[in-house]
Parts: sequence; C-alpha cells; structure tokens
Amino acid sequence: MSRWKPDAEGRLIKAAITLFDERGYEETTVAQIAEAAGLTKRTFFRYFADKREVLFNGSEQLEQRWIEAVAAAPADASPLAAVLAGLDPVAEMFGERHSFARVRARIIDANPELQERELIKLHRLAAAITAALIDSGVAQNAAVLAAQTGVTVFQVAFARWVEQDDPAVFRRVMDESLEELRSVTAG
Amino acid sequence: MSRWKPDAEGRLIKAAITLFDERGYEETTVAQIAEAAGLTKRTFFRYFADKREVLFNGSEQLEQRWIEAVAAAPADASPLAAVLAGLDPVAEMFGERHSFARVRARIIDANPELQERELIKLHRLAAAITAALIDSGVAQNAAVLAAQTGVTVFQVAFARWVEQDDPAVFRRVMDESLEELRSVTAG
DNA sequence: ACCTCCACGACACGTGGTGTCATCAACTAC
DNA sequence: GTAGTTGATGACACCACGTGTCGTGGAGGT
Repeated sequence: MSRWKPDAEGRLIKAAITLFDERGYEETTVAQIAEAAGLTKRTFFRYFADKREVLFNGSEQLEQRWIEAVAAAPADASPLAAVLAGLDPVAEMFGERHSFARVRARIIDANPELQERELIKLHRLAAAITAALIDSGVAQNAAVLAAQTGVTVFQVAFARWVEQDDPAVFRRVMDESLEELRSVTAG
Repeated sequence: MSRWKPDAEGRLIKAAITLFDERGYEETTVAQIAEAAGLTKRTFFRYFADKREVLFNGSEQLEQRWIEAVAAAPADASPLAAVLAGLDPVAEMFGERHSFARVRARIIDANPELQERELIKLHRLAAAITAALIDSGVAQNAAVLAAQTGVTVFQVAFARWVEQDDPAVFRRVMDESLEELRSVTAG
C-alpha cells in the first residue's frame, strides 16, 4: 500500500479546472484547489510554478512534439511545409480532450492574467520552431515568418475546434484554416 | 502652497525605473518605490493597477494616437497604408525619450512577467487597429493582417531604435524595417 | 466663516508564493 | 530482518502584492 494516493498532479489539474469553472478563476484560492485534491497549498506549488501554470500543463509536450516533427521533415521541404508537418502530431494530442479543452478555453477567455500567459506560451512556441528551422539551415527571416504562420494556423484552428460540437476532426479544421490563410495572403 | 508635491505619477515612474535598473525588478518592492517618491504603497496602487503597469504607462496614449491616424487616413488608401499612417504620430512620441526607453527595454528583457505584459499590450494594440480598419469599411481578414503587419514593423523598429546610439531617427529605422518586411513577403 | 472636495496616509486583511524542517512509507544493502 | 537512505508530502513561518475602509487637512468655492 502506497503512502499517498497516486497522480497528485492530475488530481490538482482536475480540481483546479472544476473549481475555476464553477466559481471563477480569481475567486478560487490555491488552498481550495489543494484541499479538493486532498493535498496542501505547499504541494500545489511543488507541481506548478504559479496558479496560472496549472492550466498550461501540456504546453511543453506540445512544443516538443512540434519541433521534433520540424526537425524530422525532409530536407527538400519548404520552410512552411516543415512547420506544418508539426500539426499532425499536435492534432493527435487533442483527440479525447475536447470537453476539457472547451472548459479551459472559457476560463482563459474570462481572465486577462491567463491570456497573458497564453500569449507568451505561443510566443515561445514560435521561437522554438524558428530555432528548429534555423537549425535545419533555413534563413532567419524565412524561419521567423514560417514559424509565425504555422502557429497562427494552429491558434485559429484550435479556437474553432474548441467551439465545435464535433470533436473528432481537429486535423480537418486545421486544414481549412490553412487554406483560408493561403487565399488571404495570396490576394 | 500646495499640500503635496506635484506630479506624483511621474515621480513614481521615475523612482520605479531607477530602482528596477539598480536592483532588479523582482528585488524592488512597491513600498520602496513609493518611499523613493515620497509616497506610500497605497498611493502607488491608486495610480497603477499593479506593479507591472508602472512600466507601460504610455501605451494608452500610443494606441489612441495610432487609431486616430488610421481613422484619419484617406478613404482610397490601402489598408496597410492606413495602418502605416499611424507610425508618424507614434514616432513623434519617442523623440526625447531614448535613454529612458533603453533602460526600460533592458528591464523588460530580464523579466518574463514583464514580457507577458508587453505581449498583451501589443496584442490589444493590434486588435484596436483592426477594429479601426473595420470601422473604415475594410474587410475583416484584410484588417487583421494589415494591423498585425503594422504592429510587427513597429515592434522591430522600436527594438532597433532602442539599441542604437543615434536616438534621432526613429522614423528612418521604421522605414527600413518596413522595406525589409516587404522584400521578405514578396519573395 | 463655513462647506465640500479629494489626494493622500494609516491600518487591517486576504492571497500568492517560498524557505525550512519534520515525517514516514518504500526501497536498498548487508 | 535490521539499519540506513530516499523522496513525496505536511506544518509552519514569512514576505510581498493588492484591496477595502476610514481619517485628515489644505484648496477652492459660496
């Protein structure tokens, strides 16, 4: 018999999402989250650097998957094609998490503090992809633009997917968004 | 004789910049800033919503000037031209503030918390310009792209201007950055 | 002479976030 | 199986951020 219940981190995330959704982000204290997860405030901060981070847990994994795909792209692919190769493994991450993502998006939309965190996460993601491209020999300016474009496509597609009732087709929504962006920039 | 020394807000900003530069942002407390300005912690929070905001004081003014210029642009101007019209009154704001801007930029670069705030300010700026364009009859997609492009040009130019030794030529640096962006997107 | 206004100080309080030490099951070594 | 080690957690103290509330006294009007 283990001394503590398993998956403390997962319990904290679940409790946080639930409470944020019920009472609002500001109105929920870290002590309340910890108590709902059967832990203490101190332990919460051992898993998450601050109160905001509990909502951005998957971002390192997303970034890692994406840059791996960029690095693995064929050498003769265009910069933008290499970036978009990252969308496949990323789309895979969101298969069964639709309702979770929806609640999370509502919480973030209602809180400037959380929007700041989301913006800097996307900024860092674009920077990491840019670095991966430069590593593959792409010129700096092209790398920056391709990375930023890819992240924008992801951002738009994610927002649409979250609002949809059919959760099964993240990849299709991403393709549609990309097609739209192409037609806009072409005109 | 007035009961209090004038320009409390300006004194707070000056004290904050000085202390942040000398000791670092995290290591400086709001109480120290207030004391250096001859005020109290409570008064600091009457002027600034939080500790970060003392470094982003001019942003409302910048946004206001920019969207006024966009609204005043000739009706037959292209969306991007209308956005770029905002660069003139904005450049005017930074004439004598070069050394101030330089110190401020160093402080922000050293602090993720402040970078988050800067990103959301630029995000809101782009959103406000987008709204102004739509108000002038520009289609939504074109408005978003033009606004984002204009803000990007400003961002790059500002970063370069801050690092330069010659403070007199913000406008010239902006023009150079725009030209570069054009050549990149054209290819 | 009186009144109202209002920028600021004084004080108390809740919350976020951290440093430090104690605890005690699980694991390892012999 | 006894002893020592490890590591996740609790307990507690502490500081800084941010806010609500009330008191104060000079400025400016009537």
